[in-house]
Amino acid sequence: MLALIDCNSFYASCERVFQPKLNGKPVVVLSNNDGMVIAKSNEAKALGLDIGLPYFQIKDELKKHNVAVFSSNYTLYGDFSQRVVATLRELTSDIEIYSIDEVFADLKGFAHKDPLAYGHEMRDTVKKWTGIPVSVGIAPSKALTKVANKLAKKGPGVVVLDTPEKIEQALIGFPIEDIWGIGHQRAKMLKALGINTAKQLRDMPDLWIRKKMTITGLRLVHELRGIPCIPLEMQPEPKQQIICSRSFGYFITEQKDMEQAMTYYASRAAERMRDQGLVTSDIMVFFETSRFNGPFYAPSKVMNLHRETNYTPDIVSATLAATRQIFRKGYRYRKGGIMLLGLSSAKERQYDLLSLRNEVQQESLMKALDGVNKKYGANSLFFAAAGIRKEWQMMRQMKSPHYTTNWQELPRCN
DNA sequence: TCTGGGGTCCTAGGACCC
DNA sequence: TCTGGGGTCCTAGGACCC
Repeated sequence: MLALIDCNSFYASCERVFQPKLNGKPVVVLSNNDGMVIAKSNEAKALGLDIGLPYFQIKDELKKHNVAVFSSNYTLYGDFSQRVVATLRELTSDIEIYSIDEVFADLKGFAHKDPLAYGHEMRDTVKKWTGIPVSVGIAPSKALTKVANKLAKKGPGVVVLDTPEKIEQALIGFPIEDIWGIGHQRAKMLKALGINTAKQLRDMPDLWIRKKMTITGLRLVHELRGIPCIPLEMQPEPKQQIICSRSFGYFITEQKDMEQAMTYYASRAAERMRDQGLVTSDIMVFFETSRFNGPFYAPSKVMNLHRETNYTPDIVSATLAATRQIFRKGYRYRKGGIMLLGLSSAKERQYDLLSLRNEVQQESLMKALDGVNKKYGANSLFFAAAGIRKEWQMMRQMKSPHYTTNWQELPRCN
């Protein structure tokens, strides 16, 4: 049996821990530039407020209903998330951290316990130790724990689906669009074919599912039948890509400002990369004009750090070079960012570099080291594992006119 | 010049998740 | 005036090789 422990209205609950007077009151949390709603309490939901609504459109209504409004504070939510995980680890060691507010747990070591009672124990302990209310769904597969959890959120707090009868009963009335893995497009397609409930989907033939919904859909359907196909991942896999992007909050029209913004993203992404012990081979730089204002312009450039440059530059230099290449005067840019691709472990990469046999490669590596060293000082090459710490120092000390740790303090350009 | 199967690698794009 | 910021997996199609 598996359990899914999911925090209720997570961001709103975090804010409420410090302001208990908001319990029972509507609360919403806003995205980065206070752009839109990204979390809401049940009371806010009852007022018809939902995720995705632009703040400027509902500002007056929020005031009218006395809704508590918060700007997002990810540091706080991350901290609470860790506390919830730490609490659950006290109860069971086999867990997968699925998202900032969800944890899967393997209950196979607890077969002697009544699952319902154990679910309540988890729920009560988390609430007591962290102040965060959670719901618990218990079932044989991940997809079914998702179903159980959704039902638990409607009131009981804990729902156990451990017999074919209970599962059947749960799936009969379960709307297709609420299934984990069925999004907007699939729900539309299935409904058009007369499939409206989880039970109907579960009972479709394998070949049909495979054809209409690919292998992912087939896995999902098997999960609904109680056959686990999506394993618990207790050791997180290393990241395949790292993205750092933001909406600007105002329009960027000058290349200089774009370079400053991109420099900021590049250093943040590189910082995260180093924290995870990774190095990168490609950087994608992208920015776009407003998509809510007619057609939008979304240039992007992928730079391979070996192929496209004569030397291996640091992430910031490569980002700046790409930015200059795709920036177009005359556009009003609204959003931008960078993505690190082709990530691999710094350790492995170090062996790679040491084992370069090809003379041309070795020569270009030497040239790279030389070029970057002249520019930024010894060992600042980010790509060699040995240079990673140096690069970090370089970022701090760099006197580049494009470098700022807080580009958002830049004067508005229009 | 035409014919052909099969394999791998890469990329773009779609769909989904929180 | 003002509309989030992360991620993953899968497929199709093209290039290239034997």
